Amino acid sequence: MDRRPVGLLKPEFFDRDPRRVARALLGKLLIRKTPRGILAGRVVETEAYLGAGDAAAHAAAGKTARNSVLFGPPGHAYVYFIYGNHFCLNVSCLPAGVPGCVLFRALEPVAGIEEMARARGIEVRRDSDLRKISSGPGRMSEALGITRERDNRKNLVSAKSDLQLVDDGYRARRVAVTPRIGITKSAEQRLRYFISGNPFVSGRRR
DNA sequence: TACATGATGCCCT
DNA sequence: GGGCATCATGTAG
Repeated sequence: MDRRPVGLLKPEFFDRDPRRVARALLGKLLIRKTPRGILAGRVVETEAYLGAGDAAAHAAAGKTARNSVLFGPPGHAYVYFIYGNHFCLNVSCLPAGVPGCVLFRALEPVAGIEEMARARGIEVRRDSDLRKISSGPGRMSEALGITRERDNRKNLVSAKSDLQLVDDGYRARRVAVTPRIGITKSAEQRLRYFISGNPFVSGRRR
């Protein structure tokens, strides 16, 4: 049976191993509701971060004030500031008490493209490179106006939330799995997932 | 209180 | 392909 549920993801979607969630999130929509309209992007690249045993994960050293969201219930936003410049968006996985998350690395712009480009300081022209809007964790956060103050701890599967994860029926076809980007610890593990061939995946094109 | 460090992106060659 | 801006966080002292 090929069910194609359309609508907000359920909390249970995130109540499992981050590797499965990272794979399953490919093709879903990340939506920001704003007074001026809806911003939306299709998830094309993710990374899984586990708990103890994954030295690259913020949760590896145990619970702190900063990473406490990772130890909370599934489906909530973990936003952190990195390199003095950028915000990164993650979603918590697994039941409360068990840490784990998925990092959103890149989106394919779907709706509100001009608005997102404006947030990125990009002018939309015929020759514009739209990949600069949301190809990369810092870029997509800026495009959607994601900040720690505004979005950390937010429930991403609540009808009342202005930041939501939605299934519109799209199914990712080919998925590639590679080591994660930009980390030094546990760098050998293949925990990065992306839609093969999608031009909005971060990094240089092949 | 100080300091090293990092799930990055931009700009310049 | 490489330098660098820039700062929250955690840990050491």
